[in-house]
Amino acid sequence: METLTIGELSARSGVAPSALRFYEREGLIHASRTSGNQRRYDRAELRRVSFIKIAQQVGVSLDEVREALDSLPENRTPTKADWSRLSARWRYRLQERITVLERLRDELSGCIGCGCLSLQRCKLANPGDRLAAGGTGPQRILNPAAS
Amino acid sequence: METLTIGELSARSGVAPSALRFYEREGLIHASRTSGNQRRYDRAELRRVSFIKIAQQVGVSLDEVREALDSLPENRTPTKADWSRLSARWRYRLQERITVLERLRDELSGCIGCGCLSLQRCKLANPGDRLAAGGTGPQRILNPAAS
DNA sequence: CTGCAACTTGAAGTTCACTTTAACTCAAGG
DNA sequence: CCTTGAGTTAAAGTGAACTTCAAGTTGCAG
Repeated sequence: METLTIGELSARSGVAPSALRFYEREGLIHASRTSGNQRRYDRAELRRVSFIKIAQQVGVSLDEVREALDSLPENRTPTKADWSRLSARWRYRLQERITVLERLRDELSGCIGCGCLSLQRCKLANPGDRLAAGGTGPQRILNPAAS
Repeated sequence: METLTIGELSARSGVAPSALRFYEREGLIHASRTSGNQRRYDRAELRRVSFIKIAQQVGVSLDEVREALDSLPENRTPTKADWSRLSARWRYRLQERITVLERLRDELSGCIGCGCLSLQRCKLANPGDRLAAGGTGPQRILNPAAS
């Protein structure tokens, strides 16, 4: 078994077939076809799917994942070093998020004592020191469970 | 100036007027009306909006925010103790998220060395110990910037 | 009293990451 | 050969959290 069907890749990766097809439409993964037009995945695709899953957990959008994956060499199967390089970038992102959330936690702890929540006085709701990079609008940081 | 117009509340809270109207439709905040049908906000609403903003940063959905706000006393203006009680719940949630992300970071650090990303072997992409509470599907954890 | 910024509404649009549906074809065991 | 589970497609739907639009009204400074 050199290649995987979509069902096999789905079972091994824990990603639904519909999501795998979606990823292919979005150019994140690739598949060859049988004579009957069914997808056959190279084993290396498993690692790509894996990378996508991790990136999701880190909080990276699929757009950014595509960008990262596009930076992989096209002429050869990516090496461990290639994957390490990309993962290192995510680790940095992840650390940034953690730092932001820790600051928020510490400030929230301070505010719990006073119960203020005053937009004028409370750093929390009015982060002049910009907790997140996103600027003005409200920021959705965590989506607890994909519906 | 006892009350605020929607523009004033927007300016003071940093939340767009359209979002404030949306929150009202969703039952998160309340406004009285002038004879000409324009909204006038009690100053206490500022604190509600503040609470919503913080909850967003913590990663709480509006549904849960509404639930929390509904637990506030209806017959009187909430006290600092009321707000403290609610905030304490968020702090706990926040700590949970941080713990999850820290574990992810540490595991990612371990994997960067080996570059494996193998679904069979790597805890990261195949969390039998369920990194997140959400079950099977991929989890979108962080949304870096509201588009 | 006029002009204009700020307000009002409901409905439709947006983004992300998928899932669902319908109608169909393929692959393989009995 | 036939059945059945697994695969195929395009298009539409989902849900969260809003925003945008169009068409109209209000409030207040001058």
